Amino acid sequence: MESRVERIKQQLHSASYKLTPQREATVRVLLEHEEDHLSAEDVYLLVKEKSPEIGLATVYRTLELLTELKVVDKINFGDGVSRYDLRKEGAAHFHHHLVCIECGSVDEIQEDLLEDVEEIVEKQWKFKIKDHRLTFHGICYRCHDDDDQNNDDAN
Amino acid sequence: MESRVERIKQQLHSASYKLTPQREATVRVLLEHEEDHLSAEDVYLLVKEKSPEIGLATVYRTLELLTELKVVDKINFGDGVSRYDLRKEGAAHFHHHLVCIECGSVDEIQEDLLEDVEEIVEKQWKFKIKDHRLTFHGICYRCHDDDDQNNDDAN
DNA sequence: ATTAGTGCAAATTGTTTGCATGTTT
DNA sequence: AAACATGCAAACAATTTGCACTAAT
Repeated sequence: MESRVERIKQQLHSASYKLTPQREATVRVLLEHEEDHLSAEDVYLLVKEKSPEIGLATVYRTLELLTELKVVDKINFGDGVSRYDLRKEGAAHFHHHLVCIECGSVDEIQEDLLEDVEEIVEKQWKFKIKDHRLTFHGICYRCHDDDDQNNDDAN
Repeated sequence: MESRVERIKQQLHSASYKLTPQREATVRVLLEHEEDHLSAEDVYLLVKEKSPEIGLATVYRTLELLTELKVVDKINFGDGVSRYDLRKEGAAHFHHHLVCIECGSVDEIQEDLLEDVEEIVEKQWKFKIKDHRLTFHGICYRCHDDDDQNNDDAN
């Protein structure tokens, strides 16, 4: 974990930015919530717990910076807010998402399932792919089981 | 085209909504710009050309309604605005998009390239897929050709 | 008459910006 | 002191809402 911070620090430096205390606090929150899909506001509140002086604008600026450096990906699931998702280290491509329309959960698929599809797209549409976004909307395994077994809170 | 309007009218009726003149004007604009990815504001301005009395709020409400009825899909390419994309009639799944990071163009792929991927996701993640969003970011064939042949405006 | 739908303006929300202040070299 | 970074408040932009009015059954 420390090394993760260290490596992000390198990335910032090589783009001639500094890892200020505020930026570090923000990065740490992102690392501690790697599984989540936090909005800027979410990040702000979490950072504030440990570093109460931080301003929302700084969080926005930091997230923008990290997006630019491809440390995080800015995503949008259709509710009004942008969410920020830490890239797995060394991940060639952005992971996929499963959004449950029942419970709102968002799970991640790390495996790259698009290799074949991308080959087709590159060839047939002559499109040089740099990145992708793939999100499935549906019913997650948790809600699915609920449907079958117990209908406790069905209404 | 007329029949398209007619069928959307049916859909509205069966959900007990009416096809008011404002709604019809909005639907017609969407039909006339099927290839585009219009924002609410875009739609508003286009509708206004023919029906100057219409209000922006009505356009928003109509687009929301059409989204709910799955006549259109609300999409978001990461710039700050929602865009509205008419579903192809009878399309089982939402089409895919190619967003060019050079020229900003957005092309559509109507073919469903995800059948195999979806089978894997449904089986391995026990996730019942209802819909998907797939967008590739990269260089479109137009900008690609530019790179190879003439570097007129390369800087 | 009742209900659904509209237009306008005001309100709300997420995000960005200007600027005076603080920090680091 | 120069350059960069921060916090705050104000500005902004997209979208939503309240409400008086209209249209249609």
